[in-house]
Amino acid sequence: MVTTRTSGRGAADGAPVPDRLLAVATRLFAAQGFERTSVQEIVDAAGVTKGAMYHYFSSKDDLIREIYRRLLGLQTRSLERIADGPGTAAQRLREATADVVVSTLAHLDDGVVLMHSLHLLAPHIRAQVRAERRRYHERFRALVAEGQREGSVRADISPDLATHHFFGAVHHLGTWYRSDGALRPRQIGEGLAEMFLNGIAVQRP
Amino acid sequence: MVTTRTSGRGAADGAPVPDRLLAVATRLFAAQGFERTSVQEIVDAAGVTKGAMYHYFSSKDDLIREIYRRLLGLQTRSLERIADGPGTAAQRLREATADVVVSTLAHLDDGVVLMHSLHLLAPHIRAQVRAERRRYHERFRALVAEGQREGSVRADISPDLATHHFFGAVHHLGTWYRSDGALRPRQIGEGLAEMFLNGIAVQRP
Amino acid sequence: MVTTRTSGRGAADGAPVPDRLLAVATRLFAAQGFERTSVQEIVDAAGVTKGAMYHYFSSKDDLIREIYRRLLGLQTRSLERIADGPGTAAQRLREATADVVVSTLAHLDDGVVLMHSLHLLAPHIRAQVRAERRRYHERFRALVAEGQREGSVRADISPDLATHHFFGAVHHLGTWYRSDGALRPRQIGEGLAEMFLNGIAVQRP
Amino acid sequence: MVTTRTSGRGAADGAPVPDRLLAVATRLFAAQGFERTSVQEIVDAAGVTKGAMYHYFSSKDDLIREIYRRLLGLQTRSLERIADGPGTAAQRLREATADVVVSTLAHLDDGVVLMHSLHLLAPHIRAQVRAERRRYHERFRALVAEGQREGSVRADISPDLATHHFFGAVHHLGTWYRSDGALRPRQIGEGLAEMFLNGIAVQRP
DNA sequence: TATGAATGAGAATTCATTCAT
DNA sequence: TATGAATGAATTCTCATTCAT
Repeated sequence: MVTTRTSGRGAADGAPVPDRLLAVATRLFAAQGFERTSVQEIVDAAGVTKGAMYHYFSSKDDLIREIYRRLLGLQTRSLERIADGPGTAAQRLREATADVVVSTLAHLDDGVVLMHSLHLLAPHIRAQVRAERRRYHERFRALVAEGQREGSVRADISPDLATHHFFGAVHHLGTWYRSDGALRPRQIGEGLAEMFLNGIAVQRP
Repeated sequence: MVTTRTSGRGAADGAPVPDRLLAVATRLFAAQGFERTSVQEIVDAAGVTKGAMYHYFSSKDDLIREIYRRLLGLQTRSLERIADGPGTAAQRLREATADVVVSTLAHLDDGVVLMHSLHLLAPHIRAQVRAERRRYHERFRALVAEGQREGSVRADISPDLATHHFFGAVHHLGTWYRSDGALRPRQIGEGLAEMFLNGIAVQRP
Repeated sequence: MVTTRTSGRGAADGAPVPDRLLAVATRLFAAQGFERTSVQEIVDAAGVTKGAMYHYFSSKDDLIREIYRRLLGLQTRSLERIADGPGTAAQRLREATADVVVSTLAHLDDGVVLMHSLHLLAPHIRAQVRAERRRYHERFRALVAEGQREGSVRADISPDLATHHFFGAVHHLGTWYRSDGALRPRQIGEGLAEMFLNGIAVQRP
Repeated sequence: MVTTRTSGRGAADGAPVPDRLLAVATRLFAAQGFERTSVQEIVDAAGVTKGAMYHYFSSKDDLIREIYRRLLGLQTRSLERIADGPGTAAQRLREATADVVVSTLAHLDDGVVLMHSLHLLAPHIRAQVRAERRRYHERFRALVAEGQREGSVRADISPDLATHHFFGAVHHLGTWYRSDGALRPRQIGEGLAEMFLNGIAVQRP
């Protein structure tokens, strides 16, 4: 249902219509919420008509589904690249945590939309998105467990709880991060990684 | 605008109408979201008419505002009781983190509602709620800073970042906690407190 | 249904409750219109409760009916006093026109309310008010006709049309008169009387 | 917001939807008042759905605004055509007064709507309409003043007051005129013009 | 006399979606 | 591919009035 050929009638900018719609929708959903944003607003901001939107997306829900799909795909690939890479579990864990934070900050709007709108979707879509997110969390949890086996992570903590602990901080970023604030994404990533890893690390005697 | 006298006309149960409305609204908002829940649904579930609701609350937003007010008041008082109590900063920090988790789990619906609906409110209400939440976070941050001064908390971490780190985990609870899951609130509270405090603690040699 | 005993609980000022309600209602109806003014607003402004209002007046319509009744009674008595008094028809006509203008300006709010709200009333009430107004116009028309018989008013004009002509100007006063404007009520009364009488007078050779 | 293409789907009659809505709304507003007429009634009578109405008009107020706009435009053009035409001031004044009366009677419903509903509009719209009406009155006032300069109108009357005097009679027409009454519009126009002009004219010796 | 909680019917408006062109 | 008029159902909120106390 989604094509990518560049629109014939060049509107706002040169990007293909579906991409423009997604970008605009992401921005508006993040700013005002999914339900507060009308299809009319989206198409106006994207410089197209409703008919055009319904040509590319089957519904308003479909828009958000696509936003989720892209975000989760991106994050999953990034995590897997690191988690399946070289190094000790502790090293990969540190690299992954910092990377997740930085990449989340780079796509903050998408994350905010997901946080605020997931519960509004039709149940079966919601289930789909949750399943994908679970796979993602699971890969992280496995890394923690690997750390326990290699002796760098405390054996007495629950890998599940540790994963929730970390992703809580990640999902919370959208609530307080300001791009004009004192801390740079890199610093935040390293700061959170340090605290998190310290929190689950075996104490060096 | 809210009185507490028990309704004269026999309604669903004995609680005063405003309380009944708030309880029902909290449950529905948490389950389906604020925007997906109609005023009609709320009053039907509470066994009153729309007119009655608008007699006590000036709008649908007013309902959610009141839910927030009660929740934040509760949490603030609880945190202050502990933070201003006896013991070293490290002891109070541990007690407070575990308590926040347990009390959040005890009012999970309210927290979920706040998380999902805050961004829908009128800007000035949102600002108000955020200000109150900021005071709350600030009290926690001060406790972390106090720990740094007494030497129990690492000097190289940012108390702000640490606070966000912890409250991220707290706000995330509603996403994964199931009352029929493996972990009891107490255990979760202690597990998170352990990880968090370990993460920011000065390493004992 | 309307009593006049002074209210026991002295609210806003000392006037009896029904009078206070009528005064407040007149002011509000004139300012915002009948339908835009809620019963709640009226009772709030009068410093009483809804129950009290419904004790004295059977409905919101009843309030306006009473405003009309008082205004029309006042004007009718005033007109009759002059019309039935001494002097030539021409003298009485001049006196009456000036007096109607002055008295209309003195009760401008009531007149505005009548103008804007008459068409909203239940048909039988409307018919009642119109009948009373017709009697009032009729008395004026008779005076014009008397002028024709005594030779001071042109025979070729329609007394009906002349009456409408004059009362048009009177009803229009509320649209443009400002108490802080350049002209005093007395001057307006005399100006309008002069123009009107000149317009219908037999030309003196 | 208003297009004129004839509706595709077969509706009541052939006129474009916006025109049909305005015609129907004018009739209903005049008969029952603006506030007593629901949007549902209007769209039912026009044979369209509410959605269609809101496609063309942004609100119920917008309907009335458009009715005003059309009426005032019509009357202004008509008055200017005469006032700026040939002839002495006295001649143009007579022609204008008669014409205003006849044209007002030809659009009686619109005038009644304006009289009864202007005070209900949002302040800034009201101000806009009043400004336009003021320009209209001003053109008439200028004509009276011109008559004073040419010596045909008495110097001791206020052109302002004379204008209010005349437009009072005009606005009052809707209150008493019946199309099945004894007087034809032409006769009423001439009768009122005669009285008005006589009232302000310099007496011929 | 007076209170004010509660009713219940109805108001305007919004909006995702469809479909003839 | 794209348009935009039209649908129709749902939504929040208002308000005159009643009635147990």
